[in-house]
Amino acid sequence: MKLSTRTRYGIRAVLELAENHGNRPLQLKIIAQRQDISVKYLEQLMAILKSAGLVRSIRGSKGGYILAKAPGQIRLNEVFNCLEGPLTTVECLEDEDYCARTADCVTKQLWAQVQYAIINILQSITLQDLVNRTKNSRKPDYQI
Amino acid sequence: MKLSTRTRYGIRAVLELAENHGNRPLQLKIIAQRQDISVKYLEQLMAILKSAGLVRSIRGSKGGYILAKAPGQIRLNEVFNCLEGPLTTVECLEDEDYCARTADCVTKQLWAQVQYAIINILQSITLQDLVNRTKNSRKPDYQI
DNA sequence: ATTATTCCTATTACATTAGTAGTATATTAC
DNA sequence: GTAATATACTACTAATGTAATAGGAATAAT
Repeated sequence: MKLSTRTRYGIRAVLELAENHGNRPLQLKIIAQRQDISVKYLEQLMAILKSAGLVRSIRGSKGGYILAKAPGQIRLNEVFNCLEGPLTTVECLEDEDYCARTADCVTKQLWAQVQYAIINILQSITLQDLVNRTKNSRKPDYQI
Repeated sequence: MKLSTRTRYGIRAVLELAENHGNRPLQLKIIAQRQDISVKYLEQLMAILKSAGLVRSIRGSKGGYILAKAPGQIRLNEVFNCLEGPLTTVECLEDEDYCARTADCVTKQLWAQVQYAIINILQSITLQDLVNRTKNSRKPDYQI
């Protein structure tokens, strides 16, 4: 139950874009430097985010990436879903016919509960929220 | 972010033991039949659970497995931890030196929040709770 | 002894992840 | 219109982890 680097890197990259919001496009080269990720790998992650409609690319010289929406309009579960894949802790939550026990399966209900809790957190946080947290990181505005 | 079969099978197996609590040891053969898991694979899972002190084994004829504690005394996070590995969504939550950003890393705080939510749910549920849920599965005693 | 069961170790097939590499294409600057 | 700068696309590879399968050893009951 570890996060893939895809997701971790991806969120960090998108966070860079959020901090850059309103300015000129940000190049992968810059993100790669700041976040210590290879440009080539970042390209692939951005391709995923782009096809999901979360970021926009500007090609050519002075090009780069920008967010497709304002940071306050992008919820973390959107980013998470397209990088980590749809958060399906167990198959049977998606596919009713996956197993015969499905009707009264108590473990299924359990995993649904866990999954819901995760989605709930990610849905409640926007990129803007994360940017704000960064700004006053000495004095966090939330409570774990 | 999928659960391993290790964890899914393991929880189902342990749940069988919970339902059998108070009776004679339950054989893997039986669990395997009921849960449609190979005996050989179950053996490995039980070895993990055994070394974690969650179950006890009785060897030889009429042997089998029993829970090491009453079902009400075993919380799901105990089972989960030893099967899925310690729930570490990201390395830096365990290892402070893992990355230089650790001090004011906002994504780290995010993953900590997610991790805590999961652990919190698993900690609040015992095997006995699951057994009870099974009994009145037509009319669940909880709300997702 | 025979049978039933767990115990231990090795092996295998497969999928995924994380990353590298090379070339093509678009845009800007001069 | 050429050079420089970026993204776009596709293929490949190495390492890792997962989900088993297999064979035989040890132990206990009858």
